[in-house]
Amino acid sequence: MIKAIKGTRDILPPASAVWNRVEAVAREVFRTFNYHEIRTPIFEETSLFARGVGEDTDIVGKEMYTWEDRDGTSITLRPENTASVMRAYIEHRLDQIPGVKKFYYIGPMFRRERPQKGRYRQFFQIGAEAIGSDSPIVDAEVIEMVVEILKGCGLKPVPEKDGFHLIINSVGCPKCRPEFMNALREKLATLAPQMCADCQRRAVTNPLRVLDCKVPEDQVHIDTLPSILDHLCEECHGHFKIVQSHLHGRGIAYEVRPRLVRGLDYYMRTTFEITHGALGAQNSVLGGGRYDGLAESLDSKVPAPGIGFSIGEDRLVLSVEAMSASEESNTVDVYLAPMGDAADALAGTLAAELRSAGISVERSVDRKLKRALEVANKMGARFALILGDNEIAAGTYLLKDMAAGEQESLTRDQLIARIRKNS
RNA sequence: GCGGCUGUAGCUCAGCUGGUAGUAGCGCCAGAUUGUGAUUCUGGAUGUCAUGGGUUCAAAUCCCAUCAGCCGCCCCA
Repeated sequence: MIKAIKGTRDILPPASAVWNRVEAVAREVFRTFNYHEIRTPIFEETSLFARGVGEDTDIVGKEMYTWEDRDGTSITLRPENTASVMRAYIEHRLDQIPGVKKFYYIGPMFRRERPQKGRYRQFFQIGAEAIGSDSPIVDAEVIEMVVEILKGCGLKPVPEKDGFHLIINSVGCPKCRPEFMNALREKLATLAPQMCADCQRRAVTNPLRVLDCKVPEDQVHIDTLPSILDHLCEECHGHFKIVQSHLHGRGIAYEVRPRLVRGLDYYMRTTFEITHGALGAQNSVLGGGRYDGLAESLDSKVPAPGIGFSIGEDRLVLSVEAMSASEESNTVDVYLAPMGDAADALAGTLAAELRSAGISVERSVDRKLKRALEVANKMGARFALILGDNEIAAGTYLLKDMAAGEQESLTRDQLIARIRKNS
């Protein structure tokens, strides 16, 4: 049997309805913030991601789907979408659009990682980018927007149990971060030998990751490490304070966590992340941050400061499902049960009429009424519409309310009104 | 890429220390006379016991490998 390849999966009904709902909520929130959809190709030249995301990141080093095209070009399935959006921005001179340029996207990304719950090789992201301003007010608004999406999906903004938790930080800029990194390395040189094996390795390969260590014994040491917030330059410090004051102004709860580090090279200043309790080890639903230097690293002649986020849609759907165990199962309004040739002929036009009135209809192809009602019941249809020789002779329609078990004989004119009445 | 656990009907599983699968539950299909579902009764279908090797007279059951899923690590949404 041919099966879906490792790390990919089919999204079947009724779960697909949750996906649609989540996407509909996101699109509506984007609309109210005046973000517009951008669709970029699913694969790009490898160098785009290598330069955008960072040569030394794990994503580029070992997690991309890359192959050589027939003409020798190295092609990669997009592992994330920010670099592509920025490429499109530069290529089409979108900087010419007045004001802050606001885009959103929904689509699949690809990463060759070991699959587990909430982590797939083809995964979906809902994301947005605001390009063209380095104002901290934009940062706050982007965060506000993402919080609105989660709330719209039914998640609660409280850290406990089924709520979500917003964490923010500033990772500084090319001016002040090197200073912090030096301080961190210096301290780690003496401290690392007392820490776990992973940290000893990280101290050399990726010092920022030490801050994220989860080993309990290491926490005392981590607490003595320098904080990025103490090393921010004046501009970065001011930027971060304004972001926070605007979040306060919008009544958005958050936690400042200096240890929040991001894996992608292009982030600077504001970074943020939201976690959700229902997710286990992969508890991060979304992440984002500012990337003021990205455009230049992609050869843009004009600066294009920006900030964006991406929601792990697979994980958001998991959270939403965990919240609302039994969502209202969307089912057909009317299950049409024709009996006999005359009824079969009439059923087609009747179904079409109901559908054009916005009523969902499925017609039975089973001649037995008993069977038709059985199926209607199992599908959870709201009504069964019985149509046989008796009805045709009398010019009436027998409408049965499946939940109540009652049925009434109606004229064609009464039908639609009656079906709509208790919807 | 690394480590741990798991893999029996569509789903949830039983199958003890090897003798070649279960009247199991749910679901599905059919019937209990001719146009009425949800309860009930009766009957039925479905598995190369994940795949490939090995040990054995004999393996779903032991061993190895592969694949897939889950959990964790790395990293990250």
